[in-house]
Amino acid sequence: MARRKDHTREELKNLILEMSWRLVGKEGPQGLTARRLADAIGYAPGTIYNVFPSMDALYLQVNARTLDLLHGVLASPACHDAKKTPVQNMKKMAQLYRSFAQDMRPYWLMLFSHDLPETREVEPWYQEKIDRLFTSLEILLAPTFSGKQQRKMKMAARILWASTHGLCFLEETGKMPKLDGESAFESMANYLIDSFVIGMKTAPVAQE
Amino acid sequence: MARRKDHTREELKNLILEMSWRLVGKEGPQGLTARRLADAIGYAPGTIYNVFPSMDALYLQVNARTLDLLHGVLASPACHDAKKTPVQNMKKMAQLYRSFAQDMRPYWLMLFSHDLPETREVEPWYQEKIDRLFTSLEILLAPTFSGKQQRKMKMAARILWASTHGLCFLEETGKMPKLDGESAFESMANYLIDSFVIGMKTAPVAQE
DNA sequence: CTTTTATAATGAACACCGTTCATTATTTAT
DNA sequence: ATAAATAATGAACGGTGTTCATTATAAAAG
Repeated sequence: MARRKDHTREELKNLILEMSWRLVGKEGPQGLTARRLADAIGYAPGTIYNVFPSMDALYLQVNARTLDLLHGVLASPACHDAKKTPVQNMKKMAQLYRSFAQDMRPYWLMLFSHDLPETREVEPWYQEKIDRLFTSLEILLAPTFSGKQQRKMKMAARILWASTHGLCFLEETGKMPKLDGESAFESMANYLIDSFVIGMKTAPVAQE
Repeated sequence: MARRKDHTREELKNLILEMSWRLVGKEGPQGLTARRLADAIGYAPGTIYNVFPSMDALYLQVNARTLDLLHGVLASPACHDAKKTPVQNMKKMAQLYRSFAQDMRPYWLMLFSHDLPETREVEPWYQEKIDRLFTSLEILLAPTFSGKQQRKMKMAARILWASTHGLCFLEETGKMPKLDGESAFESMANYLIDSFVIGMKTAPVAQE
């Protein structure tokens, strides 16, 4: 059987990616295996390797899609409201990130599952998708810093991003001690942003 | 063959754990498999299951050991120097965390690899080991807050912890855009701590 | 000093996994 | 109608965690 042409190469690629997405959503990253995937699309396992070089490459494509969705959320007007203060927008952005993590849990967790080939270098196109996310935050911080403080602004953006992610990640994976009965992400994120923004202008930054 | 008594049950348990530790250190979490482990200690794979209920349980024990080591570092006098300011000690603690992450990379990464049975609840004894880490930071923050601000202090500790971890994690896993050529963890951690400490007293905190 | 009982250790077997590649079936070109 | 090209296959390889009837040994009983 060859060139069944049920699907063109491109169609097949999309089909595989779409089914991968569904499998991860339903059963988590563990649910995405070559055999299950082949079964679900009505092809043999080997066929997948005619389209993707490895399952890892496919995982990466799923992650890429997740990053695109996340970027869509963080670049949305919901947290770039000109009528609101930068701090308000930042708080909103933190909430959006947290909501994304909860709503898209298996996809979001997959972004940080690091059992992959270990130390492999991230490819530029993938790094670009990551960098975009930080840009969304830099846009909110830019007005607060002068032109000569670009480096400081970029550092602030990285710090706020990493901090928000840290809060979200530790909480979502049960690695944060409970404070009261409930999750306190929102109040902690708000406290973080308020505090950091107050201090970030007067605090010094080490020279490059 | 039974009751070879080469080792008592306890000895065998220690032997397995010790060898697991070495395997993870040498080849990462992937290197710790039932067969390799059995081979390394001179027993059959089935024997491991007479001592540990599953490989996951063993992974958890390795993580427990890592957490103990980390606690030893963060509770050390190096970052609890009475002659230094709380901020200085906090900065030192952040550096110690980062050094730990680098020096014990495979163990440290394993703490956050979340391919485990997914949503399994963390057992209390394990949660306790996590909570201890936060306590080390609370000790540094305590003098800065009044008795009535205990909740606020605990929130500040969780925020600073999560933020530092976030910085470290994103950087170590290549998910942080490069700022200059080099890693900027130290200067970012310092900037974070300086800024947050400046603002954390005046910034409001949502009521419970 | 047997003989029985209890049990520690085994390792083949099961159902999975990612991946390879010679083979096959089908389409396209001659 | 034949030949060349190629899409799809699926058995096979070497791995994984886990189970459990079997076996070999140590302890207890006779």
